[in-house]
Amino acid sequence: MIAETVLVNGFEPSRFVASLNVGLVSRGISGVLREGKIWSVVEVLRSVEKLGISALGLFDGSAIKMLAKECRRIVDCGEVEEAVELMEILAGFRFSIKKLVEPHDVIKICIEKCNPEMAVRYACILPHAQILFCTIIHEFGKKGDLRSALTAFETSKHKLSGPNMYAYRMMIDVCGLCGDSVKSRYIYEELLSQKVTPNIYVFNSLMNVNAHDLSYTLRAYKHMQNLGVIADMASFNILLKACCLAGRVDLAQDIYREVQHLESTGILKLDVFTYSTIIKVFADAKLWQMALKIKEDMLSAGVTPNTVTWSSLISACANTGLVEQAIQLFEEMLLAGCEPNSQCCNILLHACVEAFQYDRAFRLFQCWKGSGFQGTFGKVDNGSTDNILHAENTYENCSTTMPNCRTDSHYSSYAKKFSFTPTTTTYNIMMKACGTDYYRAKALMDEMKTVGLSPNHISWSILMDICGGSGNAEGAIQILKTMNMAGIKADVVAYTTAIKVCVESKNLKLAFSLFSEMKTHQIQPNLVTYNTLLRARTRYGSLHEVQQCLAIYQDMRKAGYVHIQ
DNA sequence: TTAGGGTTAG
Repeated sequence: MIAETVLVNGFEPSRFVASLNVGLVSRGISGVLREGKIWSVVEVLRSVEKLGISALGLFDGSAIKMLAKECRRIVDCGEVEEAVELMEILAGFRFSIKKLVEPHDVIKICIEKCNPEMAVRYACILPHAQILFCTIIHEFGKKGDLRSALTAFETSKHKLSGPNMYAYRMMIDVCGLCGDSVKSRYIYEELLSQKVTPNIYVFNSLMNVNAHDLSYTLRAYKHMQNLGVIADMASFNILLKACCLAGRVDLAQDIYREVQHLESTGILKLDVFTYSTIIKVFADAKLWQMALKIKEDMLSAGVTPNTVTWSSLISACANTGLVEQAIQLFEEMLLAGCEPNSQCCNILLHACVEAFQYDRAFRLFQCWKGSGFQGTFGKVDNGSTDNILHAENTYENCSTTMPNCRTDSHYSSYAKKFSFTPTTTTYNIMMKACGTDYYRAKALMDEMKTVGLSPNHISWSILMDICGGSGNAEGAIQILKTMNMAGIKADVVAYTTAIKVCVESKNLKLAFSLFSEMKTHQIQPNLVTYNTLLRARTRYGSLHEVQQCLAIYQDMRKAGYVHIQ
């Protein structure tokens, strides 16, 4: 028991070596570990290594288990610096770190504790450190912590011999994720200043993150061509996205023709992203027929539309107010065996709401939820008989649960079930479908909570609008306060809605007070806010009100807006 | 490793 005594009561290398017996020492180490004295063990290991004895050789199976348990305990305590330091030392003793603790757990804790330096230091003792650097940068980005992501990026650069394209690309993506596209440009320029030619992934990420700025994206694309980096399908798809965001149908068409040409020469193969994006270009421009033409193009090219493609096609019709066509496309999607998701269902529901077909929206919603709906079809608000999805094309989930929903055996093979999970957006759309029925909208908001969803600032704005629209201005203002109390910060739309309600109820005093309140909360009014306030100017009675109106005009011009009415 | 679809105010 000499080793145990040595380890517990103090350490003298000469006595230790003289009595060295691996079995005994291992038991001794276990004993010390049991007491949680891991740093004493480290001290012993350092000393024996100095004597030319392998530290690893002193551990038997049970001692290793003890060591792993103690490491785990330190990691669980969240003491990242201690954990990383210990792992570095143990790795130096050639212990398999991966077997002691799950590497991702340590990195996870470093990320939770916002310690990018420690995360990178830890990654360095593991194999595939470069891939882990990217994971660390990405994880910080997902948290919206751009600062830590950048620190991890900078720290990782020192550990690498040359610029790593994976890390650069990831850092650019994270800038986009955190809403700082300008920063992504600096990252890219840093590569250029090192006379490094970025690869296609770096260029694609840069263009994607800056897609909202068409001229920048096009400049990046030109530069990429000048450097001889060959554009791939993703590059073109991103260019199409940039055109879509800028509303540049003409340019998008040029690109579409160009890629079609490249496809005919066998250089590229247009994919489902290409077709879906160009469909969205036309959908946004209300060119639904052009969108449908693209569907034909893709089918003849042998590319199968997916949920996103169908969604874009449906919104092409929805944006033009063509509810019937939208529903027909939805039906066609089901026929093609493509299962709609919540987003796709929301587009259709929204199409109904935009066309004031509230009843139809509710019928679809109830049917998809699979609760007590008496049929998918029936009369819409205007009183005419209307097939939502023609009676024989009904879904099985409706027909099986609802006796009045007829199923035609001819169609039952394709009318398969699809699961429908309403989201907050779904409920928001349905709240809009309540028109001016405040209590119905309020009930939907309560239902939202019971199904585990949280109303967002949009839900509250809609509720406020409905309340005001039903003639209850005071109630609407109360909702603005309630949303703040519920922890949802009122944004420019919420305030503008409240101001609108005040203006409509001729309470100009309150409208002006809300306007100054939003400014004290650092919420910048926009053109809609100004116009809403100024819309009331014909009602200004007192000199004070006219003065306030003039002040609003000045304020608006200072903010760079021009009043158009 | 990259790219696409949904909701609020005048």
